Amino acid sequence: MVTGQGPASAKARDRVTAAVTRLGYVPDAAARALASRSGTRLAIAVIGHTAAVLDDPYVGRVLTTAAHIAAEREVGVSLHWLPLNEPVTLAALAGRRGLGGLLVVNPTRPALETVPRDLRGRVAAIGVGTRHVPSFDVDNRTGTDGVVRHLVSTGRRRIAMVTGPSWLPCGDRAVEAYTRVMRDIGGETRVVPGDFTAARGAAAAAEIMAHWPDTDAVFALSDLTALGVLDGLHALGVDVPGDVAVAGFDDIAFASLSRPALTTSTHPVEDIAAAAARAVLDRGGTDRVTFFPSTLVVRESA
Amino acid sequence: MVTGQGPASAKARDRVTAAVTRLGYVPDAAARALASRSGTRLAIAVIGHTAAVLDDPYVGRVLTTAAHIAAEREVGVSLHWLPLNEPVTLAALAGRRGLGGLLVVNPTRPALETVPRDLRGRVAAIGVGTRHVPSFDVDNRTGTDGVVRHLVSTGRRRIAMVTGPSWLPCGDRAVEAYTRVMRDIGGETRVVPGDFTAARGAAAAAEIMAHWPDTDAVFALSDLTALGVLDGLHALGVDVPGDVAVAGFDDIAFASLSRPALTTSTHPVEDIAAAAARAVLDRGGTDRVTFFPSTLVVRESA
DNA sequence: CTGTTAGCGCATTCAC
DNA sequence: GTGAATGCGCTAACAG
Repeated sequence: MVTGQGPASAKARDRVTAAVTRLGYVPDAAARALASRSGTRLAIAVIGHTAAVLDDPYVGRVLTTAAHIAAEREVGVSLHWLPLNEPVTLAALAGRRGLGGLLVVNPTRPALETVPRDLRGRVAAIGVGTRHVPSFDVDNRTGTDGVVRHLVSTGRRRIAMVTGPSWLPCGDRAVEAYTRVMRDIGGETRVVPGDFTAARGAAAAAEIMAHWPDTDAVFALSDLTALGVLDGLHALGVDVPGDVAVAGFDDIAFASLSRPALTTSTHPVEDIAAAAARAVLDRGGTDRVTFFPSTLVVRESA
Repeated sequence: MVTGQGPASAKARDRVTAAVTRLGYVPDAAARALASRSGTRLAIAVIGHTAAVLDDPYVGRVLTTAAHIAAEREVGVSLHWLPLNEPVTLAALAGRRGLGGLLVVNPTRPALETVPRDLRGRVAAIGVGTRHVPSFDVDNRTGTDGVVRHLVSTGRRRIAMVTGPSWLPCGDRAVEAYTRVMRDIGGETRVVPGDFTAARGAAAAAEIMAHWPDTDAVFALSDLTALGVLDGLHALGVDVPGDVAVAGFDDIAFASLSRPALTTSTHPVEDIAAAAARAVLDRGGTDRVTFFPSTLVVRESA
């Protein structure tokens, strides 16, 4: 048993180990996959309306991390788009032999229900999970709480929020956190739907200022959207942060390069993806749900 | 021959094809890889000083595209960092079984020389190539020419250039193009080394204005660096594009979100990566070198 | 040109 | 506890 798994005496194991290192033996992933029917690929499935979700930099970061971790174990990674309203596709994907594990990005619960039984223990969700699929996600509840309380602490009271896509359940916790803070300070909730794009952010900014002209802060659940808000506000002649403060979420590389530099909250995408990839690759029993902390980064915009 | 490659009569082939679709037969990638010793992974090796090169968004885009293309062929992708000064690592990488193909990103010629003979025909370079490794790259010669001539056409004459890392040979063509235009207009060449990062761009801006205070335009061979230049110039109190015009290269998503919005030249990374991935995955005879066009995008900064 | 056979390098399953 | 068969699903090298 080269795997170190099987039954063997300590002596025998040592001898094998010695031989392995001496001869520079490297197991053949293909042969192992064939014999054990364990698969040779880690599939990464991203749920979204269109295949364009694959081009999101966020997906790139997840993929980069997963591909790096997978490389150490001699397995490859493949990328798939899962149309939002056709969860069947996931079953089809899982049906292929050669699938060693599955990472679902931006999952919905119905979609997760369609993962076949025989894949259990080899699936992880980056986002919400289910009883059978462990979840790895950023703690956007406390992250959002931190951002909104920062806005409050700097004197803002009429705070609007631009959310993520409505079908994405992992954004709910953030909306709840925002709502709670607003209730605590006795303020009105001003929620506008977003979709994580910059274009939507610019449009949302216009909508917000039209509906609630006295708004003094905007929090977007995505830096990209927040940058769009910055743009939209600029077009409206609104000064940031003088008239309106703007905060985002993710702390992407460009958050520090915008003008004004964006106040935001971190999103440890690499840590999350690494943990999820390791969970399915190493089959270690994992917690049902693992949250990764998000911390406030104060810059100029709020 | 399920592959459709082998010798067979037309009738027989049709019968097989019919049976294949009727039974929903799907070939097992692992078994095929084992029997044909063809490998099951497409490795993507990125050359750079530190492992941090893997975090570059550019790598993410290459990886995303490759993983998507690979997925259609039931192969996975793995990501590897190749230390700049240890080309031996490439040979070690290639030694692993299970390697179906190799994509080298940001290659140097010496590194490419170390790819083993038996990998020939299954390697492609995103950047410069060699006699045995086909090259897929953006045509940054004409791209640069376009940008610099645009600067000239808008009245700029004292134009500085921030290059890429000096060890990266694919940047040479851009420097040549810049040099040629400057010679044509009888201007002085003002070349400052860069490394594709924003931080370096800010520093380069300061250096340029210190050495050549009358500079009226800066061209950076990377949008990220150009954004850094924008930042550095802003810190110096220099107005863009009033005092100094700034142009980048790549047309990344954030180029349109900076203030002022960045004038740049496109870099079809996805097209390039797709072509390279297909070349190694499909083993089709490829041209020695394929250039992908870059086109000028005029925004506000120049 | 066709049908047949022998491995590819492992994990698994039995006898011992 | 150990060692020797068997076969995973396919390709390649044969013989017909």
